[in-house]
Amino acid sequence: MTESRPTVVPGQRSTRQRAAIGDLLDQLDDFRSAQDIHEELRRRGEGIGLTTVYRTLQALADAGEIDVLRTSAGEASYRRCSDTHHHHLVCRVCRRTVEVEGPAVEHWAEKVAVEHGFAQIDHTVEIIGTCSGCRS
Amino acid sequence: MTESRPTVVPGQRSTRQRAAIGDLLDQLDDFRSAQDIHEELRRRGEGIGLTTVYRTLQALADAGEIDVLRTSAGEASYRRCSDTHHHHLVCRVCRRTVEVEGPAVEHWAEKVAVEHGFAQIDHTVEIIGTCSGCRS
DNA sequence: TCCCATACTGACACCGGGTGTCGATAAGGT
DNA sequence: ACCTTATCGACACCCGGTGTCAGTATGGGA
Ligand SMILES: [Mn+2]
Ligand SMILES: [Mn+2]
Ligand SMILES: [Zn+2]
Ligand SMILES: [Zn+2]
Repeated sequence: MTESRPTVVPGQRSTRQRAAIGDLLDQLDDFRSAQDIHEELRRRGEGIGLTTVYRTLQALADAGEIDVLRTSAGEASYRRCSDTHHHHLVCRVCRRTVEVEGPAVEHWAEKVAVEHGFAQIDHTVEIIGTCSGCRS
Repeated sequence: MTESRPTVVPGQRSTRQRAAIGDLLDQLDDFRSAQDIHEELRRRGEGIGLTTVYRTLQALADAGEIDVLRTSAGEASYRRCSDTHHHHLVCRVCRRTVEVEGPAVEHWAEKVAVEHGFAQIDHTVEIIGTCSGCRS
């Protein structure tokens, strides 16, 4: 179902821009918007267009290589995560992110949906709070 | 914590436009965007501006009178729900919505967050699938 | 019933995240 | 090297939503 990280799709070319985005995502640990990432790359001297960043992040998300989260303002943010199914615990102040698992939740969602006659069930679960460091 | 439905806030005036939106929300049973609601009101002959619909829905949401859901496209959609804490099971085709409860999920979210040192914990849980009627 | 301060309305300009276009560029197979 | 074509990125554009502000209407008081 899930494919390993360095997937090489035929017809896909490896460019300097994509490498730069991939490298940056490896270094970051929290969710960042396309503009954040573009800004950071420019700061580091990478010549790259905002459109390219938008498109590349979206492609990575479509390929399942990175996770997408919508901020309350509706802005998309991205993060390189582990391959296994999980959810996120995010600090509303510093955006520190922890991957969490919850088999009980998975089962509950499935059960509730089936009981109501639903199929092809999907779900979103996100926990937001203020981390210990941000409460000083 | 939660206040009952017909809250009268001092300084708040009851207008024809707000009444129309409130009435429509009572009749609808699924999540609708501001533009959906505006369109439906115009179809019914209500003279009302789109800006007013946007603002009123947002105010109702802020007051906790209606629930907000963000579509995958980032668009906000609204629905009048029950007063108790619940989550939603939504059909991705017809948008049919079922309110569901899950005490186990509430506890799990709280526990996981506390274990990682988080406070002021909030969470979002939504289940999406295809309802029986939409599988014919 | 009339008055009036002011909450509300809504047309319009504007904002900002994101997408379509398309000529220029550069992978990478041969 | 050469050539096909995926990719880039400046730019125009889309669209949901917000700020502005002159005009309107509510509702508490006289
Ligand atoms: Mn899950
Ligand atoms: Mn809950
Ligand atoms: Zn924090
Ligand atoms: Zn359905």
